[in-house]
Order: sequence, then C-alpha cells, then structure tokens
Amino acid sequence: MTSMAPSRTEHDLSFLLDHTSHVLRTRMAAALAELGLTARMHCVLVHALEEERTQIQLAEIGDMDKTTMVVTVDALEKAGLAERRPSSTDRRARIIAVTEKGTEVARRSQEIVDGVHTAALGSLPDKEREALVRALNRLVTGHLETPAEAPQPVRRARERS
Amino acid sequence: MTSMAPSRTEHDLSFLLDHTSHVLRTRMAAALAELGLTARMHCVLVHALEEERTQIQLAEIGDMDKTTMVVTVDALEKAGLAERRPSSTDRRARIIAVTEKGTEVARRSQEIVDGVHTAALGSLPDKEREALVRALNRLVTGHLETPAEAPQPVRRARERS
DNA sequence: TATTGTTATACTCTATAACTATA
DNA sequence: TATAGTTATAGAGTATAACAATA
Repeated sequence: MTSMAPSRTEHDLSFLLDHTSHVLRTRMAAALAELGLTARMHCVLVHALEEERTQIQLAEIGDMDKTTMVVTVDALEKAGLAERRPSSTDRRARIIAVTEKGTEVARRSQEIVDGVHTAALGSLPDKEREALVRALNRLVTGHLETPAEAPQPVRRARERS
Repeated sequence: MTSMAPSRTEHDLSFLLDHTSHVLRTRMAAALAELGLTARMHCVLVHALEEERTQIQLAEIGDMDKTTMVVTVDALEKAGLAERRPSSTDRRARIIAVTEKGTEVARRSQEIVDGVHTAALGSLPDKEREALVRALNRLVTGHLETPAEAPQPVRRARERS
C-alpha cells in the first residue's frame, strides 16, 4: 500500500505486491464469509482432510502460532465442522477430525478459493499469466524465500499470581 | 501465508502474493531500519519533497489514516527530518517541510528502496521480470484494483467525560 | 528435560469518536 | 456546516509466558 517511489508506481514492486495481495485477501475473505469461514478455517479444514494431523502440524502448514490455531479450531468446532480427537499414539496431542458437514463445506470453500484465483488470473493474457505464476514461484523458492527477521521488541515477563 | 490449496502451492495465487509481499516487506523494513526509518516515514519524506503538501494530502498518497499520519510526522519531527509549517493559504492545515537532513536521508532511503527492489527483480530472467511487472500492473489497474469491503464490525461511541 | 495444547494477557496496529481551530 | 489536525481510546489480531498433562 505504502508507495515507495516518487511517481513511478509502475515499477514499485512493494506497492504492486502489497496492493494485489491485499485486494485478493479482501476478496477471499468476503467470498469465504458467505460460508461462515475465514481463510484460516479453510486452510485447516483442507489440510486436516488430507490426512490425520495434529494441531501443531496444522499450525506449521498454515504458518500460524499454536495459540492462533487454538482459536481457529475452537471456531471450527463451534461451527460443527471439525472435532478434536485424542491421538492414539500421543496422549498430549489432538487430531483434528473433519466432520461430514465440514467435508462438504471444505469442498465448497475450495471451489470458492479456486474461483477467486481463476477470476484474477483469468483477467490476464495467457502468456502473462503463465509468466506471473512462474516468476512468483521462482521468487518464493529463491530470492524471497525467507523473511528478514524484524528488530523484535522485548516482552516483559507476566505478573506472578 | 495461509496456504489456500491442498498440496498445490505452485498455483495458489493467494499464497504466492502473500508470501512474496510479506518477505519483501520484512526486507524493506530491515533495510530502512538502518537509517532509522519505517516504510511510512520514507513514503512521507519522498512525497513531501516533491512539492508542498499537507498532512491530509500525504495521508491520501500513502493510503494512511490521518491519525496514522500524525504519529508518522511526529516521528519525522523527532528525528529532525521534517517540520510542520502552517500553510499560508489555510490556517487549519500544516505543510510538511523536509529538513536538509531529511532531504539527505530521503536520498539514501530511496537508494535502499531501489536496491531492495532491484535485487528481487534481478533474480528473475529478463523476460519473466518484464512479464511479472506487466502482469502486476495489469491486475492493480484492472481486476484487483479495489478491495472488497470487509464485513466491518460496529464501534461503540466513546464514553462522555 | 522437552513438547502439546491451553489460558491469560500484553503488545502492536490502526481506526473511530470527539474535540479545537479554522474555513 | 464542513474540514485539518489532534488526542484518547477501542478493538482486532497475534505473540509471549506460564502452566498442566504427558513424553
């Protein structure tokens, strides 16, 4: 969003990526909200369906904190789309089991996600679309693979009770 | 970040745009931090240098709220990079004047910004780089021009004093 | 001792509301 | 009445710390 260059938006990669990802995110959020889902809920549903996975594993896949995963799974349980089940091999861990209703919702939400992506990519000429996806994949696996660590502020210890 | 597709990351446009923009943003923040700047501060400096502009005008350009602009200008003043000056035509408004030091810092921060962008784009083959920029510009001015409005939550009135 | 999941909470960010002074 | 800038603060989002159960 923040314009990084004086009157040369066309080559401001920061602006271009921020703007497109932000707008796409709002589109996705609005589309998924029709099913009562957030992007995170969709993400968890889809990956929990693939195979038996614990909260930690799903958090890793979705690049969420484990505490964020707790509230996401809470929401899925409350909506009747998934359930926590004890792991048979590790009594600390919970397997996220997708319900029948959750399976159906995930099928529809995946259609929505694909539709939003297809609509965006479909607005581009074939050659350009292919090059865009190729270039982004090259950046994601190459020069823009890992974030620079931010100058993190310190956090005070919690008050003892 | 949130993976939107089951084991098909290569075509997950949400993931690709979110990841690249996020990583680029952290790179930019880290690089600008060396000068003691945030992306917003750089943005305001650069556009305040172009011509006489008020806070509101600069907020518009940087897509910031006017209250966010207040803290950004506070930071610039505190660092001795810019000053608030009364507008000669509207006594409500403040012109953001860049100091000599601010002018020099802006020159260097623009070099940093350009360098980060050039490094990222330089990791791509020529044809792919050109197509990426063309495709992103087409999306920004076309299908992904305007955000979908989020289902905004209500805000309670402030307590009267 | 380390790890999973949980709760509680602190912190950041940003937007909203109300306000002052002008227009 | 409307607008520029300010202050105070609400609210969302998320990360940190501590903890209980288990490995």
